[in-house]
Amino acid sequence: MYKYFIKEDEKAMKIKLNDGSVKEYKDGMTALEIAKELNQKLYKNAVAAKIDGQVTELTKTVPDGATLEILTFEDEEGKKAVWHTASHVLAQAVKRLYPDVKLAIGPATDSGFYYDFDTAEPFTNEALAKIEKEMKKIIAENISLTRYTLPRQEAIEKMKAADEPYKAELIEDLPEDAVISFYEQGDFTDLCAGPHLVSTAKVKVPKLLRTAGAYWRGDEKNKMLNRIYGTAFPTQQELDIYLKQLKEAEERDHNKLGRELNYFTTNPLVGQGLPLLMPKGAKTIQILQRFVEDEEEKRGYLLTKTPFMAKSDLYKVSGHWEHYQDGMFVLGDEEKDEEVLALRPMTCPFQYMIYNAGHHSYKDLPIRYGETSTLFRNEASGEMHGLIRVRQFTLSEGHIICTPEQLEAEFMGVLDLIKYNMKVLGIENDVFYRFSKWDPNDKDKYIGNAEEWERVQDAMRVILDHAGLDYYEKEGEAAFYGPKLDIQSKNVFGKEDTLITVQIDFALSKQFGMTYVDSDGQKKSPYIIHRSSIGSYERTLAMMIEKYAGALPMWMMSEEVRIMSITDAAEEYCNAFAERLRESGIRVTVDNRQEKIGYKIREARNERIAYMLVAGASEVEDGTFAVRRRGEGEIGSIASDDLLDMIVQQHKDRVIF
RNA sequence: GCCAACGUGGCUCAGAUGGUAGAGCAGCGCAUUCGUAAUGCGCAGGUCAGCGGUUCGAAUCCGCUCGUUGGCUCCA
Repeated sequence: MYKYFIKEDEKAMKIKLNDGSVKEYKDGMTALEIAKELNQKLYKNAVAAKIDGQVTELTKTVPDGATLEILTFEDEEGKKAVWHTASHVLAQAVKRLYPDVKLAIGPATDSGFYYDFDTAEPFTNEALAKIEKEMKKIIAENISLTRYTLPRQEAIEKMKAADEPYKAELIEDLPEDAVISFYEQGDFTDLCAGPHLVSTAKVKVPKLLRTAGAYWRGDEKNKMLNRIYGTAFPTQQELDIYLKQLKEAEERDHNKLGRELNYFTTNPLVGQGLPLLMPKGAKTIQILQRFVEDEEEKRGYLLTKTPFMAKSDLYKVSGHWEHYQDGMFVLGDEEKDEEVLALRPMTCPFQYMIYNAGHHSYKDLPIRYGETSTLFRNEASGEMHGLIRVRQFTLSEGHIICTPEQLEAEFMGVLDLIKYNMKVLGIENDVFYRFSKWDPNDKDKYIGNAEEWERVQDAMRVILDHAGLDYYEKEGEAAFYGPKLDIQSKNVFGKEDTLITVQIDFALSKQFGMTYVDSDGQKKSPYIIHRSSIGSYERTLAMMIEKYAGALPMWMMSEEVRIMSITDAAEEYCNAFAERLRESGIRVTVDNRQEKIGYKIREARNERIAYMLVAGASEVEDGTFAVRRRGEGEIGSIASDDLLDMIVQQHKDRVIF
């Protein structure tokens, strides 16, 4: 049906579209022209094209036989094209207002874009508003973007002539044979690989969000540049929805909610990154800890309890002294001839010393040591964040010492435990898996040689594949002593953190000379799996608060049930039922204060209590309670015997509602 | 550590251009025994994060320190 477009004497080409259909077009048409033929709405919303799987601009000519996909803002890659162009509009606006500013880089991100500038003065909020206004002007000007390429040397000359040293440096670092492309939009040109929109008008509604400092090329030795973050949407309405979502997400911020709900507090006299867990927070953590310790015991873990500190000599053997000293709190000054101790940042060396306290046969293996271990890490002052990034935290840390033959089965056992724990917490679908490898270009950061690293990483990859995990690999994220499987989660701001980690340690065991006697009578080095089975308890609590917006699963709350009397006459009745609940292991309090029932309920609701039981004269008479359940409101009158069963059952089943 | 913003009673916030602090909630007291998101009245509570400076005078201006928050990973 599209053949009408092709005249008799014109050459035709066949294009496969993303809906799978194959259609014929005039040879030499661009993606944009095809979109116009295809569908008016698509044409209007088109932002970029994907030709044979390669994202590119709409003005690109589609070759015969190609697969073509027209991208809109709905597509992830379409969004990126919009945001990337928005970053150019931002740079153009800044250049117009502040001609002396030097440009660094400006990519799209997962939720918008940023651009790094070298400026004499940081941008103020007023400047930001002014820049945003200029951006809107540029968008209204409907400037078209054109791509052109230059030979390497010419490109460098051009950037030097334009007094853009950062751009020149970028080109110099590109490979010799790289195509150097530029995008021009009116009075502004930027070095860029693209792809971009056809016109600034398609950026539609931009919004600048905040400024931040960022080192040139992410290296703290380099100059700090001024970064502007922003985003853009096709309509004001969509932008408003996004901003509202951002605000709502921040309402769940554990750092706000956790303080409001009295889970934790901080105090300047105590120090940064040292949160104080209040009774509610401490209780929840105790519940989680008991759950994990019991579960590990069932799975054959042996409990250890090791010191919080050790002589520097221990860390010299383990390699921490060389590779991790910046992260440790060191006590005592060697210069003054004092004994030098350091607080432990990890438990490994301690549990290894327990293993080394005796001789081991292959028949003893695997040995699984577990410890609820408090660790100390001297994080940089700007890194601390609520309960997520702290200087002292407690972890269920364990080490499994096994033979090479047992490694895979033990690793699977660890994964099984972790998955079980995550399921109980209700977070199994909120995490993703990262295979963290060493960085072969930065060997000094690690113990061991390249061959060992590659061998262990290959072994780990095989296990991960056997486990059927959907993971991604990342270089430079390994521990200094071995590769890791990191289980990652994101907080309300979208920031990623490691919740749980499983590592294969091949280096430390060797440092400590750990051995076992095999069936052939030979001493051999065991394999060690280093793992946590739940995140640090502080971090896990933070995640629970954010995931459930403070309404934690009932079984992990310090107060599951609150009973409220309407008049003094119901006091005894309420107390008696509370006692019955307590005998069944339910954490319950009674509110017999002389307040109106509406007031008591409001307070209990604000505290996210799971069950609110109300009793007045009629309930006392009937032997019932008027029951209110979190998130559901009043669910009716229930006889106290039935109510007891119901609550106990939910507590035991760890029902999440 | 670096960049930026912020720091007023337990909490949430008001206090233009400098003249020596104000509200609501929470707390305490009294009264109220009350039916599902705030009963009324009263009282008390702050060296305005800390230190130093400018000034006749600083919560307000400047500097330093401490703390809180966001960013410093997304590669032209």
